[in-house]
Amino acid sequence: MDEKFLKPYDPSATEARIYAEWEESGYFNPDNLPDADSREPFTIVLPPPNVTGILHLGHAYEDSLQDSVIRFNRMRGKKALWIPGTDSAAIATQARVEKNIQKEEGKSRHDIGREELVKRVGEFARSSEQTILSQVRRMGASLDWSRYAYTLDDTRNTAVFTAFKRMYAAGLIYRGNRIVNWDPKGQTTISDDEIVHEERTATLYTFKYSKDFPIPVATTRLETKVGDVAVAVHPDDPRYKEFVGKTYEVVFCDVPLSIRIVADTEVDPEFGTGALGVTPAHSQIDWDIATRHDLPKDKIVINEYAKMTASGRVAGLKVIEARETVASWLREEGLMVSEESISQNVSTAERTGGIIEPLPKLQWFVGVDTPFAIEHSEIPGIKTGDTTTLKEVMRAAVESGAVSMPQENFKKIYQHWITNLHDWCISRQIWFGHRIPVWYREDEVVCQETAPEGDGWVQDPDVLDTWFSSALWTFSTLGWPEQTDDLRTFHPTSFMSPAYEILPLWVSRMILMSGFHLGQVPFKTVLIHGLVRDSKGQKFSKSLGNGIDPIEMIDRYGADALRMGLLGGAAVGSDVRFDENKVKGYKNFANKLWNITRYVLTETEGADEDAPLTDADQVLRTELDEILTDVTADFENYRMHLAAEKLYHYAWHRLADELIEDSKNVFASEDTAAHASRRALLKSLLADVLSGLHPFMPFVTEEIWKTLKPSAPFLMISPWPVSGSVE
RNA sequence: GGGCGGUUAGCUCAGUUGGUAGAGCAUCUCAUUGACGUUGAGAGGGUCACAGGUUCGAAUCCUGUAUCGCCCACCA
Repeated sequence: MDEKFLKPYDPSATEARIYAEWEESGYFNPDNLPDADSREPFTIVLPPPNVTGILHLGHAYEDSLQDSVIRFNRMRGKKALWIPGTDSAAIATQARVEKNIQKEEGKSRHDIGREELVKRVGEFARSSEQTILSQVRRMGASLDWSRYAYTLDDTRNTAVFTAFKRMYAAGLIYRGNRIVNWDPKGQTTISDDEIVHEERTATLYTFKYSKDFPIPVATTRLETKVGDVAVAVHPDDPRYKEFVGKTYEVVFCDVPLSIRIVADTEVDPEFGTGALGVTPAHSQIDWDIATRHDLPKDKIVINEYAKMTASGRVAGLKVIEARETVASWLREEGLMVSEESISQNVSTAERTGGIIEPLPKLQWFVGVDTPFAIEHSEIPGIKTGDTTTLKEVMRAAVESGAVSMPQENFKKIYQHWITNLHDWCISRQIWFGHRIPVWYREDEVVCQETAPEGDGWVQDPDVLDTWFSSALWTFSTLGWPEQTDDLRTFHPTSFMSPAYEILPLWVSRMILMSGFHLGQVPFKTVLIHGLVRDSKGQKFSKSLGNGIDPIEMIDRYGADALRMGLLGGAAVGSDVRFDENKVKGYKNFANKLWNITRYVLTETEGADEDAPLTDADQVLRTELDEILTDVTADFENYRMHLAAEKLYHYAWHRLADELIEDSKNVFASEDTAAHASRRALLKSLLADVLSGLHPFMPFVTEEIWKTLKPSAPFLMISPWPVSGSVE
């Protein structure tokens, strides 16, 4: 027997070596699998971690989950492909490099210039990518590294440009002046999804524009009132009916205003005074009202730095200061009716914490309700050539079951989200990322990758929202827009397992892009997983300082133990509470397998594996077959936690505690036929337990396999012990 | 404001189509140089949040309540 079995199992001496052997074997690449051509494809794309990031427990969980699924399918005889990649995470990465430059050189991005900054951010990104990639390897992830993709590499750049151009040509990408969420701190537009609402107390001021103005108005944003053009009331509100249609000239805080009274059903008569001061340029709802009533919308009183541009006493003040200035003026003039403290949700930028200032800006949008004729569609409910909208495509993909969501509740969340979806603002005012491929010269606008012929062309300065490129990920990683073999073979992908917080941000947009560009769904099954939380149920976060480094856990307990600790115990979809003790327990389990092996090897040296089983042993053999059939069904129905627990329980409490104990009696008896049968039985039970556990604990099972079955191929590509359908 | 969940043993959570409540950890008792002390055998511990309903039978299905949480949102 191999001497290593005389000592306890040592993951740190094993894992790196085994991973290197797997990589060398080439089997992570499905093209190299035995009988590759006759295998049915099974594809997962890894949700790309940030190129500058480090592995956290959320990644570790995601990697464990997907690797267990891909390994299961590989053993089931599928052409299993798991594609690795990283995301440039434009805003976060640029912000980080800018900060470094500011700190080390005292320069801002404007001092350095666009070209130089983009170069330096790009270099930083590529220089740090190996960190995250080597950490993913330590998890045991069986990713096909030969197909590694980066959102800013040449193939993906081509995909992004092509996607933009096609959607632009179809009229689905347009440029428009719209109220956007402007982050004055980050100096960029951000999408609705990047906003966090914070509850704060605010003062609701009720005031009149002037002494003879008939309607008092309530607002929390007094400073914006210098930009008002109207007061809106509900058409059925008896208090104000007589004023509708009239226009009043006032001088409000030194600023002359012309205020028209309009009737609009959006106004809630119950709130405040039932009258809304309309500031078209600085509020979405006001913008919409102004649009409906043909009011001027170009009266901008706040700039990108959240400072007042209006004339008079508020000129140049920060919005907060201006608010107080206007309030004092109202009090002095006797125009303030009341001041009331209310709690209000303030929109802040997720990344910078800046308070969002709604501003009208020329931005690029994807129109989700814009009708277009779909060139090609394999999505049920939408026929090739149909006139449809992106929203309809997104809805049909899930409603028809073409994208299946085994968890019904997430399906509801998705549909609800689609219903409330607005046009997607895709331009960002930063420099690092995919630059918008549009060029301007006076009134000419051209969409192409490089400058058109002739002088005077200027490229749009903005870059695309990082989710634009991420949304193409399932097919850009397969070489699209080229019609590659990979694209034909592996798309739609089979399985996607994102965190629930990313359902609207990413999942739905992948469905959108894949639907438009390929007429396909991006994946057949989407299994939403929960968040990994700490032992108190809190989110891991930098500010709480409760982070746990998965690499440290691997150093201490081994990757197998960490994987089991994350997957065991909690159903996919609910949050996982991380418990180091659990991981420790699974380290013990790896050692238990090690010792089972030690016993089996000692007792079965030179045994005949094909010896006939006694009736009693046949019963024990059938017992495991039934468990494995159950486990197979669990896998196929995404009940990984149950599969893992059943195998754990069988290995430890049945095979080790009972069958091995019983075997001691058998071997002590005189019955040589029983000896032979039991030897063969033990070996086959152990082999199948290892097979079953391999998707969860790839390292220790592979290591044992090598000794148990020295002439067999890698366990990683060995057949799953249950063949055929289990349904 | 709209939507979606959770509530089961001291703790963390399972419980697949309704059929006598489970695991791990923790606690307690006992055993043991035997493949493994990273061990084994055993014990205690739950009116499955609450109230109704459907059913021969409900942790599971329905209705309502409480409570905790999450997501979405242009009540100024």
